[in-house]
Amino acid sequence: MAVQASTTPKLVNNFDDDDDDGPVIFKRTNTASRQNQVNQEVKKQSSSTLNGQNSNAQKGKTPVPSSRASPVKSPPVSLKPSTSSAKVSPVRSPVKSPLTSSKPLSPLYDRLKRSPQQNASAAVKEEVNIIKDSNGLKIEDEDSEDDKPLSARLKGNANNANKGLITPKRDSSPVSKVNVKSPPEDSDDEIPLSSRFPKSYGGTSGGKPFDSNEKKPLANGGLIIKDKQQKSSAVPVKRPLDKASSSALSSAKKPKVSGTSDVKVKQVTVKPEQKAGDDDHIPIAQRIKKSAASDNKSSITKTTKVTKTVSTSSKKINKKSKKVMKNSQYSKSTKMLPSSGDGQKKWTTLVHNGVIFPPAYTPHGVKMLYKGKQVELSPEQEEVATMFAVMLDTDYMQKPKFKENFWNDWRKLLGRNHVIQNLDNCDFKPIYDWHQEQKEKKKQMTSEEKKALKEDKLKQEEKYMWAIVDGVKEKVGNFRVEPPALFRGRGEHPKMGKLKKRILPSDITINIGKDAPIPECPIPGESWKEVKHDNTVTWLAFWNDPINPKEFKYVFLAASSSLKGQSDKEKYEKARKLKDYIHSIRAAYTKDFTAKDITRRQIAVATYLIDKLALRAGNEKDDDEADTVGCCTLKVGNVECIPPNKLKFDFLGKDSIQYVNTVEVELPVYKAIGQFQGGKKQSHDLFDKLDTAKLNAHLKELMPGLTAKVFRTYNASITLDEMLSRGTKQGDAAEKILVYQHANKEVAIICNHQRTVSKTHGAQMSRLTDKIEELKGVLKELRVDLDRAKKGKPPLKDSDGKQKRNLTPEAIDKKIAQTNVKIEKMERDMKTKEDLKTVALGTSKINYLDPRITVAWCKRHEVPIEKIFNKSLLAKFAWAMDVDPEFRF
DNA sequence: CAAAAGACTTGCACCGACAAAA
DNA sequence: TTTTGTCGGTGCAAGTCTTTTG
Repeated sequence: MAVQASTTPKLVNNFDDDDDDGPVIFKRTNTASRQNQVNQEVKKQSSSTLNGQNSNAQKGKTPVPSSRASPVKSPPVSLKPSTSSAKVSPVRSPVKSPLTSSKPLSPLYDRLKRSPQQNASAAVKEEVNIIKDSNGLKIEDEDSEDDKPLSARLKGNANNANKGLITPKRDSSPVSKVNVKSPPEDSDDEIPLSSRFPKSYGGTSGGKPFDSNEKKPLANGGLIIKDKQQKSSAVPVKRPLDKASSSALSSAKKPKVSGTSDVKVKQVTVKPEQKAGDDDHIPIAQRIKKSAASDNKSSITKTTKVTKTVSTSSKKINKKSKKVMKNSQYSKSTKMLPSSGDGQKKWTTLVHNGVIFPPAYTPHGVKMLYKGKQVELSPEQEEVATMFAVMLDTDYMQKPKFKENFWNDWRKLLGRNHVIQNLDNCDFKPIYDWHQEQKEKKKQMTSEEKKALKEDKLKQEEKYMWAIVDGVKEKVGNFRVEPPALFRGRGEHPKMGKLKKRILPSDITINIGKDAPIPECPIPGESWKEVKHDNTVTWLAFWNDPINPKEFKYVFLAASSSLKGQSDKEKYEKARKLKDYIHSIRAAYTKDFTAKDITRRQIAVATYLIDKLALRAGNEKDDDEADTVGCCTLKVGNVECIPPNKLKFDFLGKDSIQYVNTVEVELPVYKAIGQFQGGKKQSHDLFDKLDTAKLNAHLKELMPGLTAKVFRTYNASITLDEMLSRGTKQGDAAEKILVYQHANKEVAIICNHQRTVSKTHGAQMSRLTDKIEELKGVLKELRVDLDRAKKGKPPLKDSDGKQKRNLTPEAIDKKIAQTNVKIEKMERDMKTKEDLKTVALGTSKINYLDPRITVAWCKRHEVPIEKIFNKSLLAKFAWAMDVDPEFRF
């Protein structure tokens, strides 16, 4: 529950404005981008795109509403408006900032189309909680958090500004336009990177999109549908996060100092005033943009909050009860409770059933060929041969490294004297064909058979799916041990193709509560490697990665668990805290762009890049890993200086995803990069005096608990918050959802979240093009008919030679208008589809956007949260559902 | 202090179920 | 009905960052 919801909806009003901005643009062009990926064969497809029209509603499930509102609330309260209004700020212009670059032009962008899909879904889990036990001490509420921050946050104001971060993107276009402006200022710091966004929406709205299909009159009727349902169902009970932690958060160990201090500090220093005047000082960076700021809302708005709480308490019930368990724990727990500080204790009681292993290999007996002749293989040899055969239609087959690694490992199983002496003379086709057949058979099964199979599997796995943590039943994440396979590294991984051997119970270490029964080993005659009772960690089990024996594979609770939810919340709280420090941090690094000490200068420039471009920290990597880089590991050759002050980045980042982006930077940065490159080879480290440890150590001096990745979270969330508050206009839910999607897209672009273009993308596009052409033909015909009708002549025959109905010029006019609208909409849809073909929206939604921003926005604008968050996201973000509608990041 | 260990988050592809379109 | 396209969920690789070791 939590949800409760009620939130009052308020009216919207807001903003209106926006506008402006013009130019900005983001776009990515990527094209080339990912190179490396392997793709696989053809089978899959996927594509995606946004829009789905129809959205939701359908889907089978019923939606649950979650938070949102209950009917009751509805009346908009006026309060809010104030807020909104404030923000709006008229001014703004896009901003760009000096730094920012902007991206190229591509104005095209289009607005996204309609709604997303997401559907309703709803119910989140239900699960249950049941469980018993005591111990729990848990505190309830989660809300706590809000507390503090609020005050703080609000004040801020949001605002404006933007700094411009640059949008990354890849673009090809080198230049970008930037507009620099420098302006006025205010500060803005907080602004997100992109802040700017094109107005597209505006347009859209007006235009209106919708229609497309059927029309549903406004999507939800103007009134939101409230969701009918109860929301409650949704979230289970879970234990509340401990508040303690939240507040404390972060800093693990050393509590004291930092902790406290932080808080205070921030308040003092930062925020408030800064905004106002300070800006100036602000580094250049910030300066930029926007102007104005505006917003404010704060005070007023705030008041509202209250309400929500409720839910939790009720839910809670729980605990106590049940059975088994150990009493002992109780005691313990109790003690701990107080803990707040407990530092690292993650749980008091932990019960689970261990992990489930993949079935033993069953030989199929299909003979592969060697030099055209059938070869006899032992089951072990056949198993590995099959792993390879199954991948015959993937791009890995084009990689010599993959084959070489496979051959080396397989040969060990074959033995030196085996008939098979080399891979080139092997023909795995028979096994491949057999496998395809199996797949086909499976596909052909009737739905009853499939269902039975599924139920069977569920029955076998059920016991492993849940764990009881401090008396609360929680879902386990990955309780299935990874089956043996050939390692599929991404990019040019040196170990691709190696055999990932089967994991046995004797490879697994179990972590469980002291008083909980030790899970029985599922494989007779074997036993766990070790059983630990470490409550300072959250893993339930782990084994060493067969490819990299020094690394581990852990079994954790699912994302919907409170343990994960709690740390997720702490992550966002830390990012929000950065908001209070960002101003001075930017001022500090700007000042250091010209520091005499080279290490200091490198730290400044690296921090700048991490902040502006949302680059990852970039830890050092071993030679036996794919050659990818992050900020600290950028090579001289990854950055090209383009006079007078642009930098072109081109490197392979995480997962070997290419990052290409040309941005305009401040002159001191441009010069510093040139210096760092001086006298080095292309393959040398750009930041030779730096590594992530040094960088993070420095960041921690600026703000307790600050590390490089916090900037990504911060910039992503602040961008969403800003774009939503500036871009949401009055209108129906579908239009608002477009605004959300547009913001989501900008964040994905900033973070460089990509996906491969679906195999059928080209076909889909040409199909759309054909349709548009067809409509254009209709249009032409209508125009002719219109002309004739005006002259009193009957329409021409249609393509089939049949006489068309005689219509009045007015009727034809109307038809023409309708057709035009249809064409425009299709063109918009197409553009959106093209635009998003390489953009992955999910990653940022799952990992970077504070869900409270989304939930609060949904409450404020009466958009059902289910339209934005699917069932698993609702479960994962249960902790954020009762946020105050006025919450601002 | 640097390297190794260890713990946890992030990220893309695949896959299957379910719809929508043909 | 068949095909095409979405979408949620899973799988597991690949990062980040912290803690421990030597």
